[in-house]
Amino acid sequence: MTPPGDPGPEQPRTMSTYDFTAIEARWQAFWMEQQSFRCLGPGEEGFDPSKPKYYVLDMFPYPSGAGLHVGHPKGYTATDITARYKRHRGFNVLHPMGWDAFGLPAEQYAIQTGTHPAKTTAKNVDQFRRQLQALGFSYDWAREVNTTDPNYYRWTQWIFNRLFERGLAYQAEVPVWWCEALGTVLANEEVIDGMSERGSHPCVRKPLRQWMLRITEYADRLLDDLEGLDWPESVKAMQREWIGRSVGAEISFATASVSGEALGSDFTVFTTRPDTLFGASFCVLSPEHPLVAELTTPEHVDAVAAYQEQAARKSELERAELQKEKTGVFTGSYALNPAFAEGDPRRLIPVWIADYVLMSYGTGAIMCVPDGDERDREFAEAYGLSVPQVLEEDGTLCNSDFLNGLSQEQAVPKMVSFLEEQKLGTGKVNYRLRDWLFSRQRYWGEPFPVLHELNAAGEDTGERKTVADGDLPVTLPELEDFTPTASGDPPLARAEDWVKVVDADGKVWRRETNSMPQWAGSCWYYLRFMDPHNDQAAWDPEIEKYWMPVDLYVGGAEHAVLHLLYARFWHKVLFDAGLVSTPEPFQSLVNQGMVQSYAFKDERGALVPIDEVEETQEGEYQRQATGDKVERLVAKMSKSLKNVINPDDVIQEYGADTMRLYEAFMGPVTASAPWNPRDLPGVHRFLQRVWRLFDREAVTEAPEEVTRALHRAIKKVGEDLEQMNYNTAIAAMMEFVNACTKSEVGLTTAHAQAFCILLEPFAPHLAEELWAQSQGVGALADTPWPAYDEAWLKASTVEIPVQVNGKLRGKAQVAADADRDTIEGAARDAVAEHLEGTIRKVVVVPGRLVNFVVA
RNA sequence: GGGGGAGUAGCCCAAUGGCAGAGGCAGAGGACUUAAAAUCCUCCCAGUACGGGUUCGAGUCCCGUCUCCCCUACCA
Repeated sequence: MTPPGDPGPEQPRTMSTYDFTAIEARWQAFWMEQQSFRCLGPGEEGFDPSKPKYYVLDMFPYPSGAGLHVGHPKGYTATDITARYKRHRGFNVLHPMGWDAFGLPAEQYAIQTGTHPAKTTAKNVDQFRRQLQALGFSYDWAREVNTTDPNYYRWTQWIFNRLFERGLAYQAEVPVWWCEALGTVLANEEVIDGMSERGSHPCVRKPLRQWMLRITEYADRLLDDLEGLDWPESVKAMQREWIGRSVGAEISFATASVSGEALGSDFTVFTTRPDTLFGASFCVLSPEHPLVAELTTPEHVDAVAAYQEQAARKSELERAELQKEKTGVFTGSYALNPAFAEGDPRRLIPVWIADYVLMSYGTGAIMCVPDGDERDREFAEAYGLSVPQVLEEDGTLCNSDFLNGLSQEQAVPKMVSFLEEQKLGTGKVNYRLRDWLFSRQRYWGEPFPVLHELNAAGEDTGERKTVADGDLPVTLPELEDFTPTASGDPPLARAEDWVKVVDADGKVWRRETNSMPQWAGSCWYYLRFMDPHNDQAAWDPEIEKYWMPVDLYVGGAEHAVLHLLYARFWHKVLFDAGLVSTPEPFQSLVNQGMVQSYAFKDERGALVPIDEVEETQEGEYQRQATGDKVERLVAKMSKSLKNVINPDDVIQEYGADTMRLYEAFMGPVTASAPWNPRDLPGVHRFLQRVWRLFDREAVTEAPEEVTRALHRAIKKVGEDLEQMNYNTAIAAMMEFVNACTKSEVGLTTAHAQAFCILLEPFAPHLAEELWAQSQGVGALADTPWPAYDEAWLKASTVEIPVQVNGKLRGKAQVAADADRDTIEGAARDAVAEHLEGTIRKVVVVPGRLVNFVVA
């Protein structure tokens, strides 16, 4: 073994080993010492404003107690390669990392063990940082941010004040998901099938006074501005669906008894097909609709009450999922279809209640057109309601008076103007997007900078104000007990001294005891990275102007809607307030694929830990200890499947450079693929070959083939990196090394140095080591990307396939720069025996092929 | 049901409409070695899920079908 760190320059030249452990430790220490990846921004000494900027960002992690697994570094490796590449291309590169560290796990751990969440968080952050640094990522660690740091959440609160003063934050009594086990409300999107997303605890709907953010005010802009973003189509589609803009009309229906006597209460429905109003043969109200009681006639009271009770027990999701057949009950009352004149028997239509109509969407009431809507048809058929025809086969309207013969596009505006003239309704745009439930009953989150006024009796007057910007942050009080209080108040209510505030005038205020959801900190962290130590402002406007927008944002598809929609919303608010210079934060977005893992099941179906399994022959696996056959599956990496791969183990066995190279070589960055331990030696061998190549005696003149191979590699790696095609870039480097291996001589110094630059983004530690060995001058990370010479890309002669009628019939050798006629002539000679018929056409693609089309 | 994506060699993956193969894994043989490992060399392997169409030429473009993955789902 070569002693680590000492290649022994005085010793005779012998085969040395690739001691990745020593190499990686040496260069990581070097980078730290030299601050190699310190990124300077506007206003900092040494900043070069003439260079173009590149902001490449990872979705920052929640530092969990389990540490990093090999899935995290897939995206981080991609951004690091690109960051390093852009530095070689002369960009000022902003490439930061931080921690999204508020959240439930640390708080639950605190409840169970009494360990303060701050302590748990600090420990986990240290673990994550150590693991990331062990991979040699070129983050500027001087810019590290932590959402739980008061110097950070001071500004999260400051942004809340901006939202508040713009009328975008308000309190409302809303039915919310309450999770008893977690002791908190959850947002709709944090509840799946009536269970909490975290921990799968049962949740119930419950009306509570909560903070809301008026994201719906931005619905149209959030939708329209997706257009200009370089994002995956799938993510854009998900956001569009989440916003769920639907254009239609609200139509007001008067109510009447069976005999047609007016009942005096109107209700309004929302419909996307106002043009089919002539086909509306009944109406359905949601069981929770406020008018139900009034409209229910005495003989239907029992049935309606029973139905309402049954519906109340089911969540919206249960209603949707467990309900295959439509159910509902008649109220006994009728509505008047405004399309028909008084006296027309079609005017009187029954009003039902049914749980397929949701109170939380539209108006909680619908007009039913069984001829046009599948659900309405199903309901009508189930209960024997009439199905008047209003649509022809081709979708044009019929039996619809002034709309007959019109298409939907033509008829909708006509009907809307009819309704508006008659004051029966109005055009209306509805959204599926609801306002954002922004408060949580938790300790480990940002406190709201809000004070509630109390009167002399200590009662809430309903007045409230935000804490002045200059008095921020409102820091979290120390607590011993992190559980909610007996009265159901959030844990912060336990800090009585903290809750009670007496102002200069002696007026008493009560602090808001809710805290913000975990999304808050991640809504703007990309802004703080630009100016992380500013204690006068959240960021300096000049600095913001230079760096924004984020040029490349890489993260998991699981954040397609929530994080990315919330952050876009805040960003637009900040834009409107003149605080940021771009309407969108993230210009280009990439979802890295999932790193899955093999999992193994024995014959009884029990999971077998991945490290207890061995392969017996191709495709056959057995449990090492017992020899029992096991079956291999591909699945998400998870503790429960016992198939988690720990990056620390991989680094120990193969080194960080191999790990990085493998992550990048697995396939396209967007593709999911299982972690295949069998493939690691392959990329490791490549690095070994590079090491041995540099171990050869240097030469002063390179063989022509090696020079050609190098120039091809420079071109290909550069082009592939522009496209984030990391896997094929690595293949190009492998080609070069294979060509060198064949040549059996060493590299020239110039070739060695150029190759080090190509290798650096992928395997930076080895590249630095070889750069030093090759007498590289200056910092490798900042050395310009080598240029390739076109002249070296072309071979002097090329072999061109010659086809006849599309079939390969021969090959022609021609000079690489031969003109069309020369190529055609050579091709003719090559396939002369196949050219007996009339030649109808000759296709010559220089450098590619020749095709003769014969009769 | 709706939306997004993918099907190429035993496996992972490449291929501006132009010879299906860049690279890696696995497999076979050989060289080196006292031997093994490592290393090096050589070799093996398909017509691109299926059916049509456009084209001189289709893995690639168009239409239809099948399979798989992800997201979403009574939103009126």
